[in-house]
Amino acid sequence: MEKLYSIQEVSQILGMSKDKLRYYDRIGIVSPSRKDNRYRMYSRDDLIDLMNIQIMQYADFSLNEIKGKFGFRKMENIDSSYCEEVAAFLDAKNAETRKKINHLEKVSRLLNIASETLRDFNSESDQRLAEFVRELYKDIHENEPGISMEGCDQHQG
Amino acid sequence: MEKLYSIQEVSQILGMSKDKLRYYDRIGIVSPSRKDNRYRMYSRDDLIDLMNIQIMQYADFSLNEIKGKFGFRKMENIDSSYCEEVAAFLDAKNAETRKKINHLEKVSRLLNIASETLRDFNSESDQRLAEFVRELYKDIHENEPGISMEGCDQHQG
DNA sequence: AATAACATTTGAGTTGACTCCAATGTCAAG
DNA sequence: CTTGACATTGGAGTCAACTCAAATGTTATT
Repeated sequence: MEKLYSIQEVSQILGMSKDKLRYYDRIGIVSPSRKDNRYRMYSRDDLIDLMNIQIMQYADFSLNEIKGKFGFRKMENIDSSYCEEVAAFLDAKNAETRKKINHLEKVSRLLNIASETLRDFNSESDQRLAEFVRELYKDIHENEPGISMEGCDQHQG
Repeated sequence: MEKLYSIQEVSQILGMSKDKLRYYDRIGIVSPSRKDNRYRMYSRDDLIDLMNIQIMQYADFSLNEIKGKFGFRKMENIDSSYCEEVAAFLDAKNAETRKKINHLEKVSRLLNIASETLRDFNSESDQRLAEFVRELYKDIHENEPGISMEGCDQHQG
């Protein structure tokens, strides 16, 4: 007979607010069983689900994705085609993640150049900045067609 | 006498919705002058402001940050101490950005290991995953004190 | 003068993941 | 039997950055 946890205990153990736990119950993401008095009681498996959810959120999955793609704990029937499906999903997420990293790397370079230019103004760094900004601008509008810049490429400030 | 642009023109040139432009006006971030009929007319400088805003948004600045920290175009009086202030702000943002990149790099590794483990299960990759997850878990709770795991470190799924 | 294609304003709705509140129920200790 | 610390629910509020809708005004063309 395994130990069951009150909402307060779970909150302390996992560092999630009680409201958050109730919210997860409400939206059906982790719904613990109840005592006679309707108090929630979390099983060890519920805790594990919650920890997995924390990890998935760390990995930028939305609650909807988590809810949709991952039936935790029903892993007795691990179908290898289902495994492949989930793996493909993870790969897609990873591709997305690499894109974000790429984006942020550019941002970091931009901030570097900009602060350098501000600190020690000279035409070389200014030009570097301007060019980089132009490149970013292309990036920003990469999938929008029919945008003409008509001589607006001077920058300032 | 410089050319002025209607809201529709600006929308097309810069690829921003008219509603967005009106919204920016509303919150006082770019407020163009008006014709007699109250129609907005954007100057070339307004366009440049808007482009700068696009760049700053690309760089993950909020509209509040943009509004607060950057008085565009009033750069005649570039105070070197103000420059330093802004540069420091950019540096702080950059530090934040590097942190995010760091985070995402971990996420990417996690996704890699997880999908690999799913595709070709073996105790080696499984263990690698478990260890990595444990490490992440530390990461997640790095600044929350007093959380005990009491034997919940087994993972599943 | 009618119509279409613009423009304006105010105010409300959207999204996700919570967070907060008020009213109420349960339970152990003194 | 009252007090305090728990628990429950439903529903509303929060945040940012828009987005949409409705009612209305303006301009150009037929």
